[in-house]
Amino acid sequence: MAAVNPRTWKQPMKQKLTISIQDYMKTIYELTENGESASTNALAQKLKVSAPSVTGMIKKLASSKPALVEYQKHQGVTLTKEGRKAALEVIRHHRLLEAWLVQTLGYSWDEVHEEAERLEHVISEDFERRIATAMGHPLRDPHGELIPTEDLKMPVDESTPLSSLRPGQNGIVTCVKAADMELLRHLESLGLVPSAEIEVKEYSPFDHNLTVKVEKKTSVLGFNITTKIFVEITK
Amino acid sequence: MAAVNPRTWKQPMKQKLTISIQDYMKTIYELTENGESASTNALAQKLKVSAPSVTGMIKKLASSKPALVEYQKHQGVTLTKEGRKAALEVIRHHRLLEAWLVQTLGYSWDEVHEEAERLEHVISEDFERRIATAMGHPLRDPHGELIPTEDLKMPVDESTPLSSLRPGQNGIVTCVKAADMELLRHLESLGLVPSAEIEVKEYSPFDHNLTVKVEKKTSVLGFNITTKIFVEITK
DNA sequence: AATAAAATTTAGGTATGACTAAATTTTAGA
DNA sequence: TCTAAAATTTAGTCATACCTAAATTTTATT
Repeated sequence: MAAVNPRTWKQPMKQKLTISIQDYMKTIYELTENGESASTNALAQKLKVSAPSVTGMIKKLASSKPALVEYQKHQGVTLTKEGRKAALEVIRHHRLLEAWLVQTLGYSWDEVHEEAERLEHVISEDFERRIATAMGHPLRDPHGELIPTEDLKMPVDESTPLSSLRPGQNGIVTCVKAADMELLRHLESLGLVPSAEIEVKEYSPFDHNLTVKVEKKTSVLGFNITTKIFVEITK
Repeated sequence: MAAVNPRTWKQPMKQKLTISIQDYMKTIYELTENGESASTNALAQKLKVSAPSVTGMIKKLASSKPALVEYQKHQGVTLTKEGRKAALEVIRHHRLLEAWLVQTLGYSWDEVHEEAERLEHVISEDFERRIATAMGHPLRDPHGELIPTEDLKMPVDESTPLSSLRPGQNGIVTCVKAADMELLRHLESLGLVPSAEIEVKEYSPFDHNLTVKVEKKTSVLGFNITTKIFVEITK
């Protein structure tokens, strides 16, 4: 039961209007995964904050000791070694939490994200260790995303992008990336979840996009499934 | 593994220097449990914040809609109905979390407090419901403290204060209140934990304090165990 | 009842991360 | 290459919760 209704409660002041350092690090990590640097604008959009605010914060993160980011005017941001570790720690928290919430509290695959998003910032290293141990140090979270190791390294992904499959080939879904909850639920209803077997029926090489027809429901065609879905080739 | 060592990392700025509203509410609740009003000074001490800061925040909490506290200059603070609910919600979170962490992650009785202290602010109502259900809606946390009900009411405590026991009487410990971790561990090592059977050997009515000799180790005498320890009389 | 001590509030100021608007730099198109 | 558009940073503010020091009110003591 909610103590005060957030819709009707007129708060005395705005608490927590600030984006945490961890959120900055995580977002920079995500934007620079491909090797490129993250622009302040891109960061601003992701973090839902104005571009000037990002510039200011980035400067601070670049001048901390040790520095967490590398930054040059108009050149975007990259992570330092320490910065990458900081990012991977939050990501490890997030993914371990997702896995754990699904396993022990019956959260569904598509519900856990928000909860983990809040918990990831406050759990202790002890907590992290306990849930990792309790689950036998899983490699992937419920979405199939790789979980950074305890020493904060991102494991190499040995799965193959869906786009490399050709009609007639089979695969096992290892990872489903989608920010949209609606889409997640739809994919689940189609059986497009990690560990599901799929068969590629049609290939349209345009822009590396792949159209997958899942056996029974072709309505998935309505979604533009890009290489964000990865499969592991059975053989 | 810690991403950045908090001892050596020179943060770019100080994040989270603010006490949450929830912490204010929880602390006010604890200070007013006996029916008295909480002084700004007492609050300041508990929250480790200056007295003027408390005055300022209290004023804001009193002018929010709905108001969470009742406040008159120099007269201390009390909770409104809504305020009490807000406090009980955090307390419910805290105690459910403690119970759950002990049950599912093997935390010991004395370790859970800190972890719960951080998690209590970020879990959703959904999470609250899930762990409550998973544990079968427990009445007490691992320390024996009563858990507020789902509709945010504090159950009446039907156990009897230890001070009402006389030499020769037996009891079952229901609750052990102690802020100090060292003491908690010591009490545990003596077997003074919830559901333990105890026998009162000696009674010193001074100031309602009771000296309990636990069978084997009399070193507990060194601790001034007050009525903060409650027992349930076996018969 | 007067005064000293304690508790509390007021006044004034700091640090932080956010914002908008304007200035600048980079990028892209003619 | 020049110029217009886009991206980015600078400048200047604001809101918040905190702080210290001083003023005030309450309380406790003689």
